[in-house]
Amino acid sequence: MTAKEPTPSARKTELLEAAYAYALQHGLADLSLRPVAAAIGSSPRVLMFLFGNKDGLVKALLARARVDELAMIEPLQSSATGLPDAVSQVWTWLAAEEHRPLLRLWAEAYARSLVEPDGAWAGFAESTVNDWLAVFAACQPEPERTTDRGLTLRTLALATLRGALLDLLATGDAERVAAAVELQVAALGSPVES
Amino acid sequence: MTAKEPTPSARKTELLEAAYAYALQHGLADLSLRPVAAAIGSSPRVLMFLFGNKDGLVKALLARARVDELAMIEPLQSSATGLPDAVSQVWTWLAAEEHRPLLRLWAEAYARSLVEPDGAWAGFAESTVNDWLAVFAACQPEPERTTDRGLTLRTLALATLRGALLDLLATGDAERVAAAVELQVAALGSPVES
DNA sequence: CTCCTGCTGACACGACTGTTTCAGTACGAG
DNA sequence: CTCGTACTGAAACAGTCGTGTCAGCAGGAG
Repeated sequence: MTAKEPTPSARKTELLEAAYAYALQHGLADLSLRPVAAAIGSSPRVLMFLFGNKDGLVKALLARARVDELAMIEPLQSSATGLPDAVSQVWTWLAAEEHRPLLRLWAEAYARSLVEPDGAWAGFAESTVNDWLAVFAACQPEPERTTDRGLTLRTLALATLRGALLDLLATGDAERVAAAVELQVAALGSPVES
Repeated sequence: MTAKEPTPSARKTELLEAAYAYALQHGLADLSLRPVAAAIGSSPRVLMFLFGNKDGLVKALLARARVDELAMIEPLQSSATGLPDAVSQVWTWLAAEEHRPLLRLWAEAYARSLVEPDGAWAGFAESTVNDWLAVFAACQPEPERTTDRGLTLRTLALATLRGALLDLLATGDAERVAAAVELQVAALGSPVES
């Protein structure tokens, strides 16, 4: 589909990886070329040459973050035994301390794409919702998957995980939030009638 | 407690209100003094005089947004008949089209305070979590309110609403998200055992 | 050797940033 | 009237922003 760069040029991916590590620590909001270039041992000139302009760099960083995201959720499609199990597995990943910088970056990009629908952030929030809903759909058993109730169930699963993540990132209270997620997992296992 | 400004000076509140309306439309991320001053018929000089510096203005805007937030959830403490009812009432407010600018601003401030814990955004995310949890606690019946399970239930209620809000802001699919919230309301009404 | 492609350094341009300085004006209190 | 408080305008400060320009380097292909 989008065959803009068939061979991203070793140097480009190398610098992108370094810039990605920098963005994980400093955020994307007030990212500017000179500081990031200095931090990764490059220059604004080179970043412009490789990514076209700042928007190109930001887009590449967002795409790079999405790779990490997809690398986490895609294996679920075969390993999870059902929607409750998928939610449980995702939560253990979300709650891990080492993923917090990535998740903060994710939250930042998500919110920004809501406020500023144009530019480099365009469509980030919507695409990530669709990514997760599709994966959760793949985790549901066949009769349920295609029903309206199946759609509602995975929407609820996604909402709970996202909300719990926001809570965890803000308060760091892993125990309280984990208990809420576990309760939801149990409820998804034996749901009430609609 | 914080008696910094006993009489906020009519002119100050007037300009704050105008700047707040501007921020609702343009976001807080790349807010700068000259454009906002021009939009509200003022000057950077006056904003500096009244709010000290840019951080003071942003803090004032965040506090102003929080007033709107509290004005919505506080009445629940007396009107809601229980946690499920509270969730249901909050959702109808969150889902209203006219509140979307405020909620986008809220999401932006929340994410920003996660990435940049210092500065004007400091503590926004955490305080809003605590605000809501306290209100939901006040909506719970007495035996449940003080138990660990009560805390878990309102944490789950909050997470679901926040996650559903994120979904709605990104996709605009009010039907699908509303169905998920309603399912959660029903589940909170007849919850499974822990 | 030459040429060409990928990458890089140094520097300057105009625009914009938050903030400061110096100057006021309007107005109620005494 | 005089004074002090609240507010405002014009201009400039030093700094950073993204970007463009002109040059030059390495190294493989012919």
